[in-house]
Amino acid sequence: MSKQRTLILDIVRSSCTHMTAEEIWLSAKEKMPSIVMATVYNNLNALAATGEIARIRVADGPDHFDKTVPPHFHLVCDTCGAMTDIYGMLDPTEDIERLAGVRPSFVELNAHYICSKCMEGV
Amino acid sequence: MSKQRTLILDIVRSSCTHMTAEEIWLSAKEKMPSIVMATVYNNLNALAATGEIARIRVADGPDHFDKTVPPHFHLVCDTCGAMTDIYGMLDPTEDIERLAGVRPSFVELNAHYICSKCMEGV
DNA sequence: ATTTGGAATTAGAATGATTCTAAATTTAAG
DNA sequence: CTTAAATTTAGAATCATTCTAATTCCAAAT
Repeated sequence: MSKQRTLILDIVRSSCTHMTAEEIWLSAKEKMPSIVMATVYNNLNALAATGEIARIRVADGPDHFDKTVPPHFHLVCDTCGAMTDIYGMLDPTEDIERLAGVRPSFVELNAHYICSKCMEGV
Repeated sequence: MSKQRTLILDIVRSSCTHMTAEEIWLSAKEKMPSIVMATVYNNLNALAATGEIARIRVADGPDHFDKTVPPHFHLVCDTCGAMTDIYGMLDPTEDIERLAGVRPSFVELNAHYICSKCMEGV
């Protein structure tokens, strides 16, 4: 495991937010100024492929990366793009399997809103 | 309402699939060869803003446009990108409002899978 | 019928997120 | 230590979409 991959995994693991590749890159550059965006993407892809981290795709915005792997759902602010977890939602996979006759490999569920920070700051 | 907008609305309305902007453009060019991609986007945006058509955003793929406006959810093939409707799903908006304490402006729910066509055609 | 102002269209450049390519460097194995 | 395989780097390329600026269209008012 390269120094770069270790650093990137560490950044995702120690973050309490859902960071974008760019945020991860900016953070990585503090420790390793020569690191390049493509390396961040390579490693995020590799880590997501092995299940060490989770990729959260949002329509109309960059992917976010999360240390919490078990599937859960998100609130996305349409103004600043910030994501927060929704706890306690039932997994709709079963419902979908029953209604549509196919078992999805994963379910993307993002609830869009404007967060209180953006609401105030008009 | 311009000829272009009329044509684009007509294409979306008469399609039985969920077309992408590019598919709509290709179809529009058959009737109006000079039409340009930006015009398609302008008009799709305008029609979606007034609610005459619905925009379906999918993470990691182009937007699709749909004549059916009331919110419903989709199955997305991760190989070819084709979308189909899921009928009968309960709207999770209320659940989310209760669990997260905010009312989302809309909920994006896409169930990802590999469609039978792509499954066979290996 | 002509002028005029605003809306829509066009062409193409620009953007943002991500992937790709090819060359150089690092890491791990033998 | 040598070599092969994996990873990194730099930067070009890609895709979906938006933006800009110039032009054209259309409808209402002369």
